[in-house]
Amino acid sequence: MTGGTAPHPTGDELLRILAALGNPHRLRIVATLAEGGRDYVSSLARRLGIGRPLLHMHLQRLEAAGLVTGSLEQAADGKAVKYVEVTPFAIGLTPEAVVRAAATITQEEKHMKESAK
Amino acid sequence: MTGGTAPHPTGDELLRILAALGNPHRLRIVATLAEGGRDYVSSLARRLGIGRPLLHMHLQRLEAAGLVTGSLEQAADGKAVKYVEVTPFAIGLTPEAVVRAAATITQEEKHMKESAK
DNA sequence: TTGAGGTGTCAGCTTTGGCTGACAGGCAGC
DNA sequence: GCTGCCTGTCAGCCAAAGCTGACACCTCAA
Repeated sequence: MTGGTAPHPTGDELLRILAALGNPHRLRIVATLAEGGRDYVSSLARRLGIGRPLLHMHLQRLEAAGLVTGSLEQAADGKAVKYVEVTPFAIGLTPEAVVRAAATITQEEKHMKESAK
Repeated sequence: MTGGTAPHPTGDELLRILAALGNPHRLRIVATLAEGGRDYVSSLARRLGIGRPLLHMHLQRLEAAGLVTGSLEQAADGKAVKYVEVTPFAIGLTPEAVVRAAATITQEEKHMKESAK
C-alpha cells in the first residue's frame, strides 16, 4: 500500500487536488482531520459549524481528489458510522511541476449533448 | 530581491494560489509561460487557442494570486505591449502545511447586504 | 485615411459551485 | 412503541465562475 498521494500526479489529478484544496471549507476540513485525526461525518460537521449535506458534498470532492478516505464502520454499539481521515500527501508546487503536469491534461469534451446517437 | 512566492503563505494567500491553479486554462497558462518564457497577451492567447478577454480574466486571477507578473512595456516600434511572466514559486503541499495555513484563514463576511447602517 | 495589431472593458449569457431544508432508512436505548 | 443519532440523497435556490462578441482607444505602416 502506498498510503499517500504521489508527488508527481497527472495533470488531471493535480487539477482535482488543487481545485479541491482551493476552497476555505475544504481546506479547513483537511486541516481539522489532519490535526485531530479521524472523525465521523456528523461530529465533523458540528466541529466545523456547517450542515451535514454540505459537508457531505465537500467530502465527496476531497475523496475524488484522493485527499481524504472515508470508511463506513460499525461502532461498538452496532451503529453504522462513517469515519473519514486524511490521506498523506506531499505535492511540490513549482513552475516546473506545473509544466510537467500540464502536459498530461485530458481535455474532456464539454458535454457533447446527445451526439453519436 | 524576493523573486518568488514564499513556501509558507498565509491561509488566504494559499487559497488564492490553489484556486488559481486549480483550473485547466490557468494551469496551462502558467505552464506555457514557464516553458517559453515571457510573452505578450495577444500572442499568448493565440498560442493557447483562447480569446483575449478570457485570457485577460484568467491572468487577473493569476496576478492576484502572485503567480504571474505583467508589465506594460513599449516595444521597439513604440507600440504598447503587455508582457507577462511567471513568478517563481515553491509551495510544499502537505497536511501539515494545510494545518498551518488553515489557522490563518480570514473569513470575510459574505456580502453583509447593507447592514450596520 | 485606412488597416493591422496591440491594449483594455463592458453587457449578457450559460454553466458550475455552494448551500439549505426536507425526506427516508438503520440501529440502539428508554 | 417512540426518541435520538447516525447514515445517505434529493429538489431547489442563489451566487460566482467561465466564456463570447462587441466596443473604444492607441500607434505604426502603407
